[in-house]
Amino acid sequence: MARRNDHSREEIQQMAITAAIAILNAEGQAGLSTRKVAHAIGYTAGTLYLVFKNLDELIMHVNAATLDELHMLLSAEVNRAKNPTQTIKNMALVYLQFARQHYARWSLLFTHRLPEGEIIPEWLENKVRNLFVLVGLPLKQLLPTLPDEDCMCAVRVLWSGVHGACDLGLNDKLSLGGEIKTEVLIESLVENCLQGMMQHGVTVC
Amino acid sequence: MARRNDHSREEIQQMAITAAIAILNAEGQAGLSTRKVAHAIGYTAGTLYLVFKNLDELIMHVNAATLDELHMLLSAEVNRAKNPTQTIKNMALVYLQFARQHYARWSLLFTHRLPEGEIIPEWLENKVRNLFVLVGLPLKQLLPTLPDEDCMCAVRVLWSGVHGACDLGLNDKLSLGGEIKTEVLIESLVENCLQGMMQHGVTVC
DNA sequence: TTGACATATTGAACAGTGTTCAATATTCTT
DNA sequence: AAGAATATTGAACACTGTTCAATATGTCAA
Repeated sequence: MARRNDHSREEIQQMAITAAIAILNAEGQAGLSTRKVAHAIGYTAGTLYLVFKNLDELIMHVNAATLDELHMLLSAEVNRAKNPTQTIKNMALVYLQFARQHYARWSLLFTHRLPEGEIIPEWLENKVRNLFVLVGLPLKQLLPTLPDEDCMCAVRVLWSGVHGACDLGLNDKLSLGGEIKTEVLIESLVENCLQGMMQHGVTVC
Repeated sequence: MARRNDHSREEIQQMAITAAIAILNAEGQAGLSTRKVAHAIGYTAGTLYLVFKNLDELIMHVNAATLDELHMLLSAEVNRAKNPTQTIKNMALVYLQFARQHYARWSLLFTHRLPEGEIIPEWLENKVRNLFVLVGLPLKQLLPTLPDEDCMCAVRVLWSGVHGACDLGLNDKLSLGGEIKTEVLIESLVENCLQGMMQHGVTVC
């Protein structure tokens, strides 16, 4: 038995999150289990339930870490920005690259669904919102006359597309014979979408 | 024990698929299990393995049925087409509506992944391809000078966006405060994307 | 220092999962 | 009617998430 007070609840929580991420990287989403996480940190499955309500909560914390990492990568792209269109393209490509390199964690962001009735906690929802804010920065430069509220909507229009392309592309659900680089598809999507928004004006939500 | 030869293998297969769909509708993706499907058709789990290689194969057949249904709905929209832009918008909205009404089955199309190394069988891949062909019809009208090959690419650009918007919208992953109708978001995406393609030309894959 | 209390941790249990396979029940053929 | 063929079962295996009584460990007061 692990000596009590060896680790605070917060420490155990953090260890579990780190272990879960390692398992996801090594074995994919199907390999993740409470017993495996617990074993990896030298505890028993039961202990996890002292620190998390259930597996869903652990997963939400893993997702929070993933969103933080994405925020870092994308904001780096915003900071070295030259022209807004290129910046948005680069952000989309960074997003795709992350999805490719950490597929299990990335897809967990979207495949994880809470049981019927439960709703996403604020601390997690905010992290999502902040990512959209980030993409909104270069978009705002591109469409300076667009009210902030409409811009946040335009961001979602744009990023839904980028996300969908990543999703279908990485899952081979595009079934485009031969070789088509998802990168090129995404650049095309961003290009066309931005062109449409600039010339035609954003049809606001 | 069910009398042997009560049902042919093909019949059992079809019964299992139908039962699986019913379970998905009633209990969602998490409620689907081999024992439940087997029980629903008056057999035992073991029997399913005489007819399907494993659960993955049953799921692929369920997905095939879903794709067929989508094909029907979307082709109805193509047939009553007036102008191409509106047709594409309508198809996107029908897609969203289907996703909303049959969420479990729709999301199963995308969340289901074969184990590492195995690849999608042709009979399923073809059904996906045919859906893209369908969307390509009105798009081709809109961009008559675009070579067929490039058009098939443009379809994927466009539909990736539509799909992403459905996915994020239905999963509340957009975290847009207040109320934003996914319908409106999709119309905006299609509108802007098509405008971009028409005015700026398609950046081909 | 010892005894009493508090609690961190475990391990077994429960109900479920996909999957396999020997045993069995049923039909078909000779 | 006997025997071959096979459809079907049900138990077994190794998992899963989750709960909870029992226990081991630490803390604090006497």
